[in-house]
Amino acid sequence: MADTPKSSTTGTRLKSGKPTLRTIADLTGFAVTTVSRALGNAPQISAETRKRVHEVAAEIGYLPDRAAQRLKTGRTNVICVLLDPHEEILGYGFSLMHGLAKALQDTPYHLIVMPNFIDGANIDAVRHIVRNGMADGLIFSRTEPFDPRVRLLLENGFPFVTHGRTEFTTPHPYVDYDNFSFAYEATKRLIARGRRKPMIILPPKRMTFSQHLLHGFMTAVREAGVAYEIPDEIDLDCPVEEIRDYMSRRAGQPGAPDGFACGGEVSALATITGMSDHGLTLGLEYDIVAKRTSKLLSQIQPKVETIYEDLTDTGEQMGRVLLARIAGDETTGMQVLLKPQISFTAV
Amino acid sequence: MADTPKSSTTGTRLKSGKPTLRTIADLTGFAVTTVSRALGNAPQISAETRKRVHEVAAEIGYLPDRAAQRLKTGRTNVICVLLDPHEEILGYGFSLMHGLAKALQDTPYHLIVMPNFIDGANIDAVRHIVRNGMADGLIFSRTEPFDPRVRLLLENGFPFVTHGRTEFTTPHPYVDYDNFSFAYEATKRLIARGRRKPMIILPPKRMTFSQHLLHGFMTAVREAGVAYEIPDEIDLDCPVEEIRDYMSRRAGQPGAPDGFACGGEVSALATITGMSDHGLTLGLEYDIVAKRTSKLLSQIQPKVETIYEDLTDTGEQMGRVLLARIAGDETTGMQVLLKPQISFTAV
DNA sequence: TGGCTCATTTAAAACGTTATAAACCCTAGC
DNA sequence: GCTAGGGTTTATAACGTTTTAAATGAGCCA
Repeated sequence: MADTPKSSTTGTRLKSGKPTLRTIADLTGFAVTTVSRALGNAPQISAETRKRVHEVAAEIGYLPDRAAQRLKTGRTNVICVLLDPHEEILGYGFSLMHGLAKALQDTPYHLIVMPNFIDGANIDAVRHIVRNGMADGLIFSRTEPFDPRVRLLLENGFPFVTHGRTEFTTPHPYVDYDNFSFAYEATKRLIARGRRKPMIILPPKRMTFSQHLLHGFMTAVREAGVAYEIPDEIDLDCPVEEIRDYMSRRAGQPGAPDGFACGGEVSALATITGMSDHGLTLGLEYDIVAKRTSKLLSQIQPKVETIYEDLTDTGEQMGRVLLARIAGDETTGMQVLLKPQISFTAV
Repeated sequence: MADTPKSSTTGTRLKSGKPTLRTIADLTGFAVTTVSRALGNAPQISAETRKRVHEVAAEIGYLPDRAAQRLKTGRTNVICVLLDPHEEILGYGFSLMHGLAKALQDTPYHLIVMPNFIDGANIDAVRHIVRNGMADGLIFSRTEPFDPRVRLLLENGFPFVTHGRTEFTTPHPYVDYDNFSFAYEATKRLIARGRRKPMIILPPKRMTFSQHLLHGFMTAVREAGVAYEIPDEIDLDCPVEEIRDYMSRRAGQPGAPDGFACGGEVSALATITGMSDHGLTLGLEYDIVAKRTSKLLSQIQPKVETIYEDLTDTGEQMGRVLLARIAGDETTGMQVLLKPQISFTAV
């Protein structure tokens, strides 16, 4: 029974617009509620009803109206990524998104990107998103030890995952790269190659991972008892020209560093260029160990030793964690620390 | 009159949840309809009503519910960007998005990104978006002369802008870089520097801009009457190692090219690396003119001559055109061709 | 005063979905 | 044969907005 299309019992509506629950209801003879339940795999629906509804839905290519679902349930099915202007460099943001999109494949979630132009102003974006319920979850990076964004989100119980740690006593989900180990190993490597005055080029100090890098660097130089240097005029966020100019200036002065731990590929390039202004050659007068996140450094001469950070994987992990978090899971692997593979690929 | 908050005339609802039209209605004493009209700046509302409603709305921080608006109007306020896997390189996608976001600032539109992993499969994504009304407008690149995506969108009257041209007789909105001029000028430059066998490294042939580049290159070599070479085993989409290997192989053979017009920075790097395998030095045995879209090439030694393509500007223009298109404007600057600045910055 | 227009404001319906609660049917139990 | 109850299904009411059509009231002219 209820198998022949009842054309217009509940409402005349076969105008072949976008198919809706009502379309399926009319086609199968069931009520809209039943159809909704059948598609949502609710428990109280009989197996054959469920089957029939799914068949018809597939046949007419029904897709639920996101706006209606959202209005009714309050859930948006949107994951929002906050991007800083500095994340453009070498496709950082893109790699992360690539990984995220992978994790979100075959879920109802969409990825929406909110670029941010004013540095550090994205606390406002966070507030806006939380307050207006613009997304079900949030992703961002460049965390600081006492990050106001994290505080705000924790207070509101809003699901999020950061790339990078904070120092809040309330734990929160994050995925981070072990920058301590990176800096430690990179510096040890420089020293092992005979360098006696390493320098590290850091991100702006306010960010947590800058501290981690510094800590790793300091641990290595102290263990070895060598001299060291930390530039205070430049950081990884500086325009590349500034880094190059600084390196060039410093290389011309007495007691210049002879080994460089670079947190990014671009700063490594800038270092090479700056040093070459004084005829200094990589591998002869100085060495570099850099963090690698793209294929780029492998293409220049001379070869640079690197340690890899897989940002696509990072993004994927973040997506996984966020989905679990949104689903209400409070426990499973909410804090991920990705260990560097120490292999010094000098491709 | 109607100034004191009528607490529960129409419905008891001051539970201080998210403010809605109803909240403002209750607060001002107007009907929901009136409030909606006042905020939407409809013509038939008296000036003082409009003013009062706006005041209260601002005071309680009212923001319209996107889902409800979308459900009612059918408009999504979403612009969707399709990203190809190859667009990761050097932040192509990011720069474009950056520009787009600039253009979309202070509009109700959001930017949503749909990354695409299977090469060329994003016709399905387009179909999905059109069919399900997932966005109000679409942005994509890597167009082909008879691009099925463009055909589909034109047929459905769906607003879109491409980065790159097609060859459809029905014109459609695009923003493109004049790749003919780029290749022509780059090749002329190589010849002017005394090179007698230029090579051009092209994107995959199926894409329109590959043809433009080829055409520019061929025009220059024919005008000068010099020999030339076009590699058929590699293109700009190849992994960088392949390009390098190819260059290395070719450099070792007789009659190797002595000038390279590179459509991208990475291929320029790969060329330098490949040539150096045979002890050949840029500027001595051979020259390169490359298209520059980032700050990257300026950081390597030796310096490479480049012609700049501003992708952020491209994105901004695309956003501008798309907004006009969505607004129903059929005419204004729907086809933008950005001319290269010929200045050969060898930074 | 009655009828007309014009300027405002309003009530009611709709968009497509889900949640709540009520209805239905069949079988089992007394 | 009537009631109870489980397994299904359904009607109805929301969610917050915009749209359509109707209502209100003031001003104007006859």
